[in-house]
Amino acid sequence: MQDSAAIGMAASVGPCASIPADHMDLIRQVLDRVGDKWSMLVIAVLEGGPMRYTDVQRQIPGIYQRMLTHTLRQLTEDGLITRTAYAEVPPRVEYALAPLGGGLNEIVKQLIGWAADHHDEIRANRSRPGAATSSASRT
Amino acid sequence: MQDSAAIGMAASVGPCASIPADHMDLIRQVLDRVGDKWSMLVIAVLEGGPMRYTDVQRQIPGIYQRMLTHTLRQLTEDGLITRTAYAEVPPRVEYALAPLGGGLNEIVKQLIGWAADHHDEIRANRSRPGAATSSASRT
DNA sequence: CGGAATCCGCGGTGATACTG
DNA sequence: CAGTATCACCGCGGATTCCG
Repeated sequence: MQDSAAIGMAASVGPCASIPADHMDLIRQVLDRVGDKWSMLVIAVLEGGPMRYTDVQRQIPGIYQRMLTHTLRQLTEDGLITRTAYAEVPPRVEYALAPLGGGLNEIVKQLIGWAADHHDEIRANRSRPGAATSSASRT
Repeated sequence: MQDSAAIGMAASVGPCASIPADHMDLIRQVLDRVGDKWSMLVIAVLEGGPMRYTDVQRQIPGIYQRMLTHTLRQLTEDGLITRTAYAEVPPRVEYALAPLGGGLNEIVKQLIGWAADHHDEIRANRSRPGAATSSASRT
C-alpha cells in the first residue's frame, strides 16, 4: 500500500485516513484540557462526591496550590466540574463533578483500569534493553 | 471505595476515599506517559495501520521532529508501539501499534468520541461569563 | 528520509509569604 | 479555609539547523 502514489499530490489516502483531520483540531483541544498532568486526576478524585479544596489537595499528593487552583478553574470554566462557595465564616468551597465531567469520568475510570492492568507490563517493557525495535533488511 | 469511609471524621469526608492511594502512584505514572501532549494523538493516528515517520508527522499538524521522535521513542520503550527499520537505501522506518497500544487505543478512541461529542458544549461553557460557580449562603 | 543536536522561551514545579 | 502573589529553578516543548 505504501505511498508510491502519495509522492506528490495524491489526494487519496490509504491507511492514513484514520483521523479525518477535521477532528484533529478538536481532539487537540480536548487533549490539551484533560490530557494535562492533573485534570484527569482531579476528575477521578472527584468521583466520590463533592469535595473541599483541601480534601482534593490531600487526595492528590504532589499537587501544589498553584496547579490545583489552575486545574480546578479550568475544569470549572469548561463545565466539567462545579464550584460551590458557601459564604460562611470559615470559608468553604466544594467542588463536584458536573454531568459533563461525569461522562468523562467514565472514560478516565477505564483509563485507570487499563493502567492498573498493564502498568507492570509497561514497566517490564521499559526495562528491556532492545526495546520493541526490530530491523528488517529489504532491498 | 469503602476503606477509609468509616474511619474518617465523617463530618464531610464520606466520599473522599474514591482513590485508594495505592493506585494513585500508578495512575500518575501512566498519566505521565499517555497524558502528555502527543502520545494519545500518535496512538490514535497509528490506528490506521503501520505508518512511516513522515506520515505520522503529516497526520499530526503542529508536532515537531523533536517531540515526535521523543514521543515515538517513549511509546516504543513502553511497548505500546513497534518500530521497524528497513535497512534500505532510502531509509524507511515504520511504526505500528503493538497489542498493548491497541488496548489503549480503544480507550483513546472513546476519549476522542467523547471529545467530538462534547467539544461544542465545552466551548459554550467556556464562553459563559459566570461559569459554573455558584454561591450558596448558609449560616 | 529519519533523526540528532542546538538554542530558547514559556510555563509548570516548589516553596514561602500574605490576604479575605 | 481558600485561595492569591511572588520568585527561582528547570524541564517541556517549539523552532531551526545539521548529519547519517
